[in-house]
Amino acid sequence: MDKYESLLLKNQLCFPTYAAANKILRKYQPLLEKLDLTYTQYIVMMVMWEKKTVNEKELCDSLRLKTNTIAPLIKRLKEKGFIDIKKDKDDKRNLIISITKEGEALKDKAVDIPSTIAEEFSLSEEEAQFLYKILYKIIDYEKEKN
Amino acid sequence: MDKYESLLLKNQLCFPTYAAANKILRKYQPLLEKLDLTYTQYIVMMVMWEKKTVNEKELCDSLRLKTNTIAPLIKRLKEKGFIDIKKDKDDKRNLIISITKEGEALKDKAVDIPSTIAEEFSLSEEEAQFLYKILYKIIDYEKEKN
DNA sequence: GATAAATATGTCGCGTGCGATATAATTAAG
DNA sequence: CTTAATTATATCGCACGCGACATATTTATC
Repeated sequence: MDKYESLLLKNQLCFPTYAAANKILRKYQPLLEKLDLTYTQYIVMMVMWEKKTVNEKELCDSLRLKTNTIAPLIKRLKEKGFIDIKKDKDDKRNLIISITKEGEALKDKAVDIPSTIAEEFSLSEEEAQFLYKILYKIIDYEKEKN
Repeated sequence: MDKYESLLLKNQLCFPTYAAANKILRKYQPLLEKLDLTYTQYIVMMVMWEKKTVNEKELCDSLRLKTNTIAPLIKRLKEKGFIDIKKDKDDKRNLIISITKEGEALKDKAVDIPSTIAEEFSLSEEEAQFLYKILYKIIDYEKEKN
């Protein structure tokens, strides 16, 4: 057993996670083009469809992204008319982000996307649930430290 | 059951895959900084440590990336002195990428990274293998079409 | 052997995603 | 009540990662 064995691409978990994420993104792009959304904009809208109103911090926490990714992103979504952004009167540090009628309307156009994607990869229910569980273990591990 | 149920962030596999990949990347960054590599540059070097010499196409296939990502990337790795790039004499379309002494030397600095990362996420052997299998199913599904 | 198709690589513009850093507003500490 | 610490957001520069498109070289077809 070579001491460099662990450095082989095929022996690392980081790479398939990275490559699978890229592949999934590529599958979404042609579907999302019809909604005039990028993938990241889409997951922001998913939060908005669920919560209706959030502040930027909640959005960052939900999506595990930083303000330097979210800030320009919501600006673009505002320009597209899918969300409104305003300052909180009570705590002027807070940014209140709320969904617009146009944003709500998008939801109907998006409703078939999850099943279309799921079909693409044909994972069994068991595989999907196991994958889900492990990935969230990675995502939320040591959340307090990161 | 709401017809929009599937649009919830927590019911989608795409999101945890995406978020886990981001999280893993963030874990690598401080370790790779010491080698003067980004994560993508690191996986290129992993291929180079294994193969010594490749052309750009093999690199793209190995990493599931496109030439518009790889081309500028290998330019930077060449500037850093870790790889050499030259045209193939026999087929002038081909780009021959080979590892340098400096690139080989990096391998010793990198050898502890995989175990450091693995410890971070503390997955069991069984979880790791299952995750591996499913992710590669996603990555290589319909490879001929994409 | 001219022309078309295929192959390998390169460039452009855009939208992330990050660390580092800055700013403004609020809260805590003395 | 002032100063320090905390919190929420914003900006900068860099490196991806992609689709779209362009170019050069080789191979296939007639």
